[in-house]
Formats: sequence, structure tokens, C-alpha cells
Amino acid sequence: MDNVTLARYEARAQIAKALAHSTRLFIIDELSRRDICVCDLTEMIGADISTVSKHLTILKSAGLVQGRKHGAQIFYRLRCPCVLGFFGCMESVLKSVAEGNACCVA
Amino acid sequence: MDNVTLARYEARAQIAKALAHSTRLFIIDELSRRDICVCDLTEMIGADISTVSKHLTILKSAGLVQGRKHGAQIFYRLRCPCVLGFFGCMESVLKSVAEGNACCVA
DNA sequence: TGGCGATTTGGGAATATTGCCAAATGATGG
DNA sequence: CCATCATTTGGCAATATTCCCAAATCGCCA
Repeated sequence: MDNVTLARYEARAQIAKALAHSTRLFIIDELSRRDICVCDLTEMIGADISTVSKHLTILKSAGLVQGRKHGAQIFYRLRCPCVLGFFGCMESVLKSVAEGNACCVA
Repeated sequence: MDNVTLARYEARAQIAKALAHSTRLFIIDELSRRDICVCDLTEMIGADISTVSKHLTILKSAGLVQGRKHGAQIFYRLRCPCVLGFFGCMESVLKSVAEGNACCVA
């Protein structure tokens, strides 16, 4: 695997890593419904606000969300709704594993 | 976030984690073209065979690939081709980040 | 059965991630 | 300017991941 190819896969892996945490998946799911500020997300999640902020930083670095200032608050929004398609795929995988049968065909 | 909801997100995160490594993304990409045995994958990747075997174990535990014995070799195959859709999404994200414009709309 | 090639497992060191606290920064209104 | 609320950053301990080597296992054939 040459360096260019490797770099391509690492860039992709960075996005997958951003999705590889339950809290961040929750955030994306909620942001798919509406834009939410950090303090509201923090309350929903129940973790320290600095923890939530760092999760948002990871999602932002991956290009998945975007922050927009509104007064002292910062509202986050989903930048790439296509990731939601992946949620559906994850559900089919989980379902097929649970049932022991084949997975989605395409 | 109640426990049931959390468990659901953690199950999904497990799948995202399986995709969160360049080597494993490479493996999935190759397996989308044809079934390949561990030794061939090892040669393509250029890592220790035990490392490749562990990557395959992670993908298998996530329900993404499946091994099939053929003599002494084990051929792996993609169990859930729907993950390939995520590859396309990752490319749009990367492209939109590079160009600084909006991402995929759906 | 014995030996060989293919694969997995165990173990451990290097590295990365997670999540809290404390402190710094930013924005707003008095 | 000062106080206050919202958010980010720094730092650190706990935990998880990665990857090599060595050893164990598995399947086949002589």
C-alpha cells in the first residue's frame, strides 16, 4: 500500500473515528433533528461540559458538524447529513448479527 | 440518556470503531472486490500476519466480515456490503472540507 | 502419526482516547 | 470596566488500541 493510498484511508479513518463513540453518535442523532447549543447537549448527555465540548471539537475537526454563534451560546448543526445513511447501515448489521442471517445486499 | 438508549449507541459505536483504522478500511475495500485469504491480505498490507489476523477478528466481531475455510487457508468475505455506502459519504465529507463548501444534502 | 504451511492467541511496550477538574477565553449587560 | 454565563483549553489519571514477537492451534498430506 503506497503512501498516497495510505493517506486516503487514514483520512477516511479519521471520520470513522469521529463516529466511534456513543456520545458522539447521540449528538449527531440529535443534531439531525435540530441545531442545539453546547449547554443543552450537555444536559441531555449528563457529562461534564468540557467533555461535551471536546466531543464536539472532534466532530468538527472531522467536518461532520459546524458551530454558529448566537449570543454567548454556540449552536451546533449537522454539516454532513449523509452520515445518517450510515446509521441505517449500522442497524442492518446489528439486526443481521442478532438474527444470524445475511446482511444488507447493497 | 437512559441505559437502553445508551446500549443502542454503544452497539453502533462498536461498528464505527471497527471501521476506524486505515488497515481495516483497506481490507473492506479489497474484500468488496473479491474474497481474499489472510496470507494474501497480509502481503498486500505489509504488516505482521498476527496484526492482520487481529484486524480481521475486529471486523468479524462487528459482523462486517466472515471467514470461510478453504483447505488450510481462510478466505474472508464482506458480510455487509452496505458499509460501502459509507465510503462514498466519507469521500463527500473530505471533498467538502477540502473545498470549504457545504456537504452532501441527504 | 509427524511435519509443514496457515492462522490465531498471549503478552507486553508504545501510543491514543476518554473524562474529570481547574483555569482561561468570549460575549453580554449593567 | 465588572460580573456573569457559555464555551474552550490545559493537564492528568484511567482505560483502550495498536503491533510486534513468540507460542499455540488447525488442516492437510506423506
